[in-house]
Amino acid sequence: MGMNERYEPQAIESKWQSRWNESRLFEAGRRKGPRKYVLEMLPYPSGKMHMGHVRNYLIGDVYARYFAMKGFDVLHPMGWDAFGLPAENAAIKDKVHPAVRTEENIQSFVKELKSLGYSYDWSREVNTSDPSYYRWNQWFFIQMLEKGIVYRRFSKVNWCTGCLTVIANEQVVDGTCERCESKVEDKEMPEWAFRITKYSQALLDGLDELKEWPERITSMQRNWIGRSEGAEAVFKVEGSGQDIRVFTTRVDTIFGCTYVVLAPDHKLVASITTAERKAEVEVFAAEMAALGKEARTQEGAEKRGVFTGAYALNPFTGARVPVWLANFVLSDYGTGAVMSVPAHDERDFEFAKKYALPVTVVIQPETGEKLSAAALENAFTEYGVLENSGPYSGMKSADARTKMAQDLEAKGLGKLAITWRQKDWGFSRQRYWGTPIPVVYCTTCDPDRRGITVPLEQLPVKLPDIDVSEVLTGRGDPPLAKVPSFVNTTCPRCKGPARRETETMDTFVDSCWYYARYLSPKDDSAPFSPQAGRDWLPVDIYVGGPEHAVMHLLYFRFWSRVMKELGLSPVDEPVRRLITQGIVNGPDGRKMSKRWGNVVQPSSIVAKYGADTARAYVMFAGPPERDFDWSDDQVEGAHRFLKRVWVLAQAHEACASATFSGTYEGKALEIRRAAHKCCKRVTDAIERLSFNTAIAGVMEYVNALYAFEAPSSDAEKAAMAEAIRMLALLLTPFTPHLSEELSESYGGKTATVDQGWPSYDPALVVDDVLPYAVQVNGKLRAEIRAPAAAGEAEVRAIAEADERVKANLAGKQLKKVVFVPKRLLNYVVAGG
RNA sequence: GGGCGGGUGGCGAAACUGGUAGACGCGCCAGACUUAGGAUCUGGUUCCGCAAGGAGUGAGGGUUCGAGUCCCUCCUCGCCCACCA
Repeated sequence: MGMNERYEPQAIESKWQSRWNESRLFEAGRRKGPRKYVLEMLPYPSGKMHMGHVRNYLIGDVYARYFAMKGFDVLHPMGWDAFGLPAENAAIKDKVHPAVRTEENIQSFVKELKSLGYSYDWSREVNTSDPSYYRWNQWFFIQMLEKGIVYRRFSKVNWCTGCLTVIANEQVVDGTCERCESKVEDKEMPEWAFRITKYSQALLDGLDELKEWPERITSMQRNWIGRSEGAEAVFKVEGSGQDIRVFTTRVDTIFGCTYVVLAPDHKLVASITTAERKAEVEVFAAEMAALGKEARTQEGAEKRGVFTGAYALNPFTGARVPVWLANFVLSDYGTGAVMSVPAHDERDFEFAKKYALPVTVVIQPETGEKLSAAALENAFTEYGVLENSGPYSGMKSADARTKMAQDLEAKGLGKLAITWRQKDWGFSRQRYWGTPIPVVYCTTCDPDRRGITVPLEQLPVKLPDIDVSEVLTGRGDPPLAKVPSFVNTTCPRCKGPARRETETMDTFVDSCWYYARYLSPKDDSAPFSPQAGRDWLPVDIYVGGPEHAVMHLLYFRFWSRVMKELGLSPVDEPVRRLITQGIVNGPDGRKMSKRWGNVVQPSSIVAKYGADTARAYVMFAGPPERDFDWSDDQVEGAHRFLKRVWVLAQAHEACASATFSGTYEGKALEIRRAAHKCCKRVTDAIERLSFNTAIAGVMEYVNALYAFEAPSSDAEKAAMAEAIRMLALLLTPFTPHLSEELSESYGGKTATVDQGWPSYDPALVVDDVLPYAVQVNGKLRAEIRAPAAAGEAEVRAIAEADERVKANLAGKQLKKVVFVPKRLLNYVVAGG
């Protein structure tokens, strides 16, 4: 055996990678301990892996290896979020089939992942664009349709008048299409949606259980779900029998309502507008529709509105207030109508000033300050005490809110109401590269076009092969509608001619349940085995970017509940502990991007320094959750450290066969102490997610081992050999290849992950003599050393013998002494 | 505007529950070995000061024997959301 003169990472890394591969070292089920499921967000296989991926997977990999060493049966899988827009857009541009491009990218990803030595169980690889995967999306769709969780609705979409197709919000720039610069309009189109709002409360409540999720993620979800408690109130439209329902969180201000505003596309607009106002209202509504929701509700946009000519009646006072339309009121939040109280709402105030609408103060601050409508320069939006509010005058806002809502309900003119910011999830896309929605339309059996689901035994509905240049044009009908062999089918009911649904599913569907598919990736009777679900779920550690805080991470929590209802999964919450890693920026502190020319390719680092250096550097650079800027110098430093480890191990290789069974003392004992202290430090650091300090601990340890002269006695040799073996094991999660090489040359017979995580002897990690800080009035005046077992009296005696302490206490009156065992002594004195 | 994070040497960062601020690494300085070294090893390195000593964790206040850590006010950077009624 024997270690080479020089540290040559490329040679040892490929050697160990193939050994791990051949021995199937990382396949789940190999170890018999309790289970641990470590997962990283599956990547969308774009061109090349970037540093963000490297870091993401390293965090998972460190844990996977650590837990494996601790004897857990670890599941650590990897797969591909292979459907999606970029591949389809690239296809439109380059005429390469998305499947081809995606497959190339996957190959390149696999190669890079393997070169970094990640401990994946490749036997469970999942590809979401494979029919054996997406057939289960279709299966879920059908189950959920039957349970009423999937439904069809009409919804506004961005319609490009040039491409004659639906485009995404991001593609709309200033109301025009990013690609062809034609006008984009709102258009009502049918779409499929998940009734995720049925789960809003459950998803909100579930957040309280997620104690091991970062606060900022749960708080973002809380915001996104956006529960708001308030009241609904009915304003009857004068002389029309129509009701305007408004939602408000501040029903306590209702006596100050001086007008009511509807969204421009509110369904009552046409029926309540008076004849003389009709022309103007129609122009306004049409203009708003043409502008699109994005543009018209942009922050900072001027408030604009138009009077409908209609009047509505305040449910409490019967007061007659005008009904307006305004650009800033949204038809899909609350009831699409608001009561305006300019004295107590910023937007209403601004609007009222512009259109000279009256302002009535009905809340006075509790500070005693007196507001008057005439003198008001800004809306007073805080809680206070009611006035000019009939029987409620004198009540506090909080109390009035409840009481007034109850009274509305009693009168049949409203109720307590809860509104959610979260909307149902529209998931159909007019795209090719996604899961086909398993529905057919038959004019005979289904004249209303509600859709007939494809029978389960006919799944999967596969994506047809296509001529890319004809089908993927980015314009006109949805791509699948251009493929007659796909569209034309037979009705499952009447066997007559029928047409298939040509829309595909949002790719967020794919990532809703992939983690469960890893449990039984080849199962063709179910999405996954419920038994495996009971064995492995929930995922113990999930690692990914915080950019998924509210889409993916909310959708898959929703899906998890659905899977539980379907009897597939035992858990509500899919993930116990979530880790969100920070961004790796370029050396210039800017986001890595081709535009700035500051991209560092993982492959180039591996080629130059080896995977272990890349791994050590990325883990050492800072805490996982924080962003950091790439630093070539620090990479050099990490590499230097690994070379030092190599040289150290090589220098003492002769010790590998040493044995000793007596009592360690002197230098040999010091070596053992250093090893065991390091073990404790690294173990604690990994448990606290502090990988950078874990590595710092090993660095200190290596420095300490360098300081020991050549071991001469058997005891010293044996201690040194033990120390190097310890080093190899402690580094295994971070630099596994180097560790294997070290371990092997020191007599290791198995892979380091199979050697177990080292334990330390508690007796060896405590010192006999400890440093104490001696303070006078909180200022450090001396440092002394005292036996670990010493009590206050003994430490004081040592301290008071110190010249500096004596000098600082001389002539002062001692008031008190604070003694903190094992740390410090503080003399509190007066005078001088 | 709302929510959530940060702000500590020349730089990346440590300091787990209030207890010697700056571990570890980078950079820099000095020395050693060297034909040479941008290789390696050893030592030094918060700032001011020759020193004794003093100052110091974005700013200001407070609690405490003692505050980077807790409380209040403010400044600043980043991310997410945002005319949400």
